[in-house]
Amino acid sequence: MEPTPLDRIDKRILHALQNDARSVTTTELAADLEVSPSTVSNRIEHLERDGIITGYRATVDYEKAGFPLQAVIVGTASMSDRETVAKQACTVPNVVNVRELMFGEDNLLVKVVGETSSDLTRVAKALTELGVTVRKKILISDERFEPLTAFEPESELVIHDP
Amino acid sequence: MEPTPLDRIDKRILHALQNDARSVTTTELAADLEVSPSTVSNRIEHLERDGIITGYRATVDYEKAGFPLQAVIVGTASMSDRETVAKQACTVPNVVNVRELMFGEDNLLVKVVGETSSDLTRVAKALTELGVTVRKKILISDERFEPLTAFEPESELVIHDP
DNA sequence: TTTGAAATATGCAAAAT
DNA sequence: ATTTTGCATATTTCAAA
Repeated sequence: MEPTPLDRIDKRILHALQNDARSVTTTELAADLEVSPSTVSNRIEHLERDGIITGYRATVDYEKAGFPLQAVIVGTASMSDRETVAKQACTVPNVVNVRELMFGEDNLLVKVVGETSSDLTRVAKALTELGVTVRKKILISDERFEPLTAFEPESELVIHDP
Repeated sequence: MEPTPLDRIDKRILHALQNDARSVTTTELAADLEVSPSTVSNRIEHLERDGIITGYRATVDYEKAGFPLQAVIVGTASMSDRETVAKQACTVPNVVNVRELMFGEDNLLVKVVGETSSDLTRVAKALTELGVTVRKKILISDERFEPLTAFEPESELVIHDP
């Protein structure tokens, strides 16, 4: 469902909100884009209604927040209840998010944070009880760089390049 | 660096802002927590200054935004310039974020979105030119469930459980 | 950490393009 | 249909305590 393809204003709004969804005010955005504040809020409402913007989240440095261990658990659930399992996995304490893999041997990617390694093994055990075959545990860095080039106004040409 | 361990108020603020960083107002939060609005903004400022909150981002449904393909590219850069390469990788169009893996054969995880598969191969080529050995390309679902149990007030006991 | 006042931002309705 | 304008309301900010 793509009711309306995104125009330049939409893309610039998306780009701005991906970089700063809280401190940036509608008024500032409006000034940048040289439109009225209500135009900006109308556009944002549309993007939300169309499901293009799904939410606004604070990004947390888990290490500094007291969870020095971050890991991705790679696992497999039977195709039939993969989605159910994914949802249940989300409710396991210390699980941060879950993704489904579309191809390959494994089909679940579970991000976990913990204070100690026992947190990670406890999550792994809980996943096993949900019917997930745990394949690998991979420690990852908490740091991540989010360039968010997709909606950069300048990158438009490159993105649509064949 | 953990100047002050997080107390109950901090955790509840983090939990709230992870679920909704834009529509929720300081005033509402204050009412929920039964403290004054300025206490809430003071706490938030602290969390930001201490680097626990690193930013606020709009979450985008890339599929609906015109990028039906989402993938993770798993690759390896030499340990010496892995961090430099990670930063450069972020500037490649269509790259959404980059993570470093701490152990294992591979050490980079690059998330990419694209309109067509040629976008993905272009990114893979660009990464190769940066010195990354591309190991796998894994298509992933756009959907993800973010339960964010880590800061749920109720989960406190479980989290600290050995 | 709270209180209260000033400045600013948002939301809504009506009007205009 | 979308954008703008203007006003009433709500919120954040900053001072001082």
